[in-house]
Amino acid sequence: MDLSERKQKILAAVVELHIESGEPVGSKVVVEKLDMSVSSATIRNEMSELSALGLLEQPHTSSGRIPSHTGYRYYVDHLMNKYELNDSQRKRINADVSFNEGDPEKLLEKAGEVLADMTNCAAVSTLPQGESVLIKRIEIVPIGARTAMIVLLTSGGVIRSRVCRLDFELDKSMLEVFYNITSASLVGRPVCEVSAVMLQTLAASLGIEALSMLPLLATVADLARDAEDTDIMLEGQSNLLNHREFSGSAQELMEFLRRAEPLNRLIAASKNELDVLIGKENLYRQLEKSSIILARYNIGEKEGGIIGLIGPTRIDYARLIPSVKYLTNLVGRLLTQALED
Amino acid sequence: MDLSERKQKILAAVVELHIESGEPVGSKVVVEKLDMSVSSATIRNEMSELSALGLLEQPHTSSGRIPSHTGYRYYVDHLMNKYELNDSQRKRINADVSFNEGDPEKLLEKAGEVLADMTNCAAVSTLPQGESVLIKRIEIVPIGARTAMIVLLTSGGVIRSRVCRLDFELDKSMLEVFYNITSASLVGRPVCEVSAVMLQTLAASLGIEALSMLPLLATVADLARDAEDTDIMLEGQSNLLNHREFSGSAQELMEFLRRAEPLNRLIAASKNELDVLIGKENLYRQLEKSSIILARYNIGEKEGGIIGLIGPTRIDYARLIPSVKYLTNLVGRLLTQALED
DNA sequence: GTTAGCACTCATGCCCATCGAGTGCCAGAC
DNA sequence: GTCTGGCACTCGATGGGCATGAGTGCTAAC
Repeated sequence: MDLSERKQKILAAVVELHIESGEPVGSKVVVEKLDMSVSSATIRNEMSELSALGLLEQPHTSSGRIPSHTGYRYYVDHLMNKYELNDSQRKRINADVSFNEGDPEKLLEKAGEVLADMTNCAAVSTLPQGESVLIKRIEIVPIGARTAMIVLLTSGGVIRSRVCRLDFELDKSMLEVFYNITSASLVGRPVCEVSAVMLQTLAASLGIEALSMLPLLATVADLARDAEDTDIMLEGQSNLLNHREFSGSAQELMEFLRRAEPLNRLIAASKNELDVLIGKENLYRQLEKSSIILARYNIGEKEGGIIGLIGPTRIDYARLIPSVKYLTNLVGRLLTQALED
Repeated sequence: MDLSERKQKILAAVVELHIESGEPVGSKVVVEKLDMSVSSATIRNEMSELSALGLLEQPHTSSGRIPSHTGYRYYVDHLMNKYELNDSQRKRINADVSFNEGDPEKLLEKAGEVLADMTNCAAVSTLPQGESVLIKRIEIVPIGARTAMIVLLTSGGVIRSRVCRLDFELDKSMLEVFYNITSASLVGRPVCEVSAVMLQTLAASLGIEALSMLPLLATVADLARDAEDTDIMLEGQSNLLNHREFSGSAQELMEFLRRAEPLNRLIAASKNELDVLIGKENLYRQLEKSSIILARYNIGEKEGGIIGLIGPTRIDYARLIPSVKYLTNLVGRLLTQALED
């Protein structure tokens, strides 16, 4: 879509004024903001044309305009001046987000919390995932005579454990067999390669001895699935209640965010370094009043997980996009340092 | 407080009618509900006296009565007929809450979820805690040349891990030293006994050799603290939005619930098998419109953690208290089975 | 102690008038 | 052809006035 320079300026002004005030924007305030040497009537005509192009909308005849999702899109793609974070903001983030806890899960949770606080939106974050995540170690810990806990540790620093009940007594030699099997065949492989089927063929190839290992190996498969599928961390949901655009539908939105799969799909669909999804661009009806900013962090050269935020369409893209970017870079740097030397 | 039988009946009727409808209760509906052979005027006089006693309140002169928190308290303590769960409800719970996942954390999360769904309130749950939780095992896993992950496993089935960075290279002998120290002095002791101070004296008693162990032991102390302090799981927060009594203050309440320490204090203060805290009985201003039901589950003979729910004061105590109790019993049974043989 | 009756209170809903922000459009100016 | 001032019109928001109805408190009589 090609717009005259003046139309672009007006569209940007409408978007920014609306983001600021939350109210529909009239021609008069636009004139004030731009102090172009034209009258409000001229602006009105231009705005009317922008409406015809689908970039602006009118809540009711004869009230000001608000940007449509295509309007926001045009703004984000072509008009927006990004505001980089200033020093004090950076300092605050750096102070709050660190790897002191030594647990990637906590780091990402904290990152989400900080982002949610900074932006007054809900934040999501996920652990590193994908092919780069290897099985680092598998442990078996006897808990009772017939109960064992299996622990799986990944190169991403993620740990998962499960209790496994057996219908026979565990003895030392079995532990050793288990240990040998797993260290020979599983440790070092990508988590996502381990599946129930793969473990069954593994057991079969080992003959009768391994038969009793089946329940244990099944548990390992469960753990691998668990460690692999993105456990999405959601922070600052309650911030969404602050936005009047959600006043009616907040409950529905929060209910939606609580369910994991739709979010998972959204995240899986986002393959770029940074994605912005605005309003109706989201495939889910429940998100049609929301915008989502998702960014990916890397660990070393490898793809890590994502950090993102969810708010109303009326969010300050120019400030929030750089914030999300800064945070993903920081998290990537911290995790790289901690996990890759 | 001594009430005539008739006053008791009237109070119970007002509480129950208000729980049902959410509206202030007038003398006429009370007459209908009780079909006593007295007129509404008589009931009015009695209700007026119940108001004077502080058991009922009037939102404004000349509207019906609603129970005060002392009114609810009297009802819960003396008047309420508990409704036990019926078979289909039990079946539903039993089907949803199981130890299949093999992870106590997931079990308790699921229990909270089920409770929140059943009751349309927010649910909290905590892992087993207290003196009964012992250190089962401590592992050290080298991740890089100067990075190790330490894993702590408790008898409650809880696992915690942290990455620990060192300013020297790890070698096999150090791992062994660490292993020997921890298995001799820490494994088998209650988690809550392990503190930073305790580990420092331990290191000191071991002489120079143990000096290099200090950062590792510090990490162990962190892990122990982590495993000990109740990580409260909160489910179904968004249910709170369904209740009109929270329509204005939902955000504040959710913000409050997000912060961990106040909840922790509430839980720590509840030492009984079952506690019901009604409205202003809660010390926190943010909870003065809420009621809390907390129940404790046991693992074997030992104290476990808690499961509870948070809703408006206007909740159906007679039904919800048994639900919470049933769920705690179930969780206790499942965890006992899984962890104690 | 109980009741019928009555005056009184308040929240609620509805109607209606008013107000004001903002638009659309037209006729005339540049 | 583009811009502008002016004007009629739309529509939501605000607020007063009024009727309604649920419910109370009180009193006098049973």
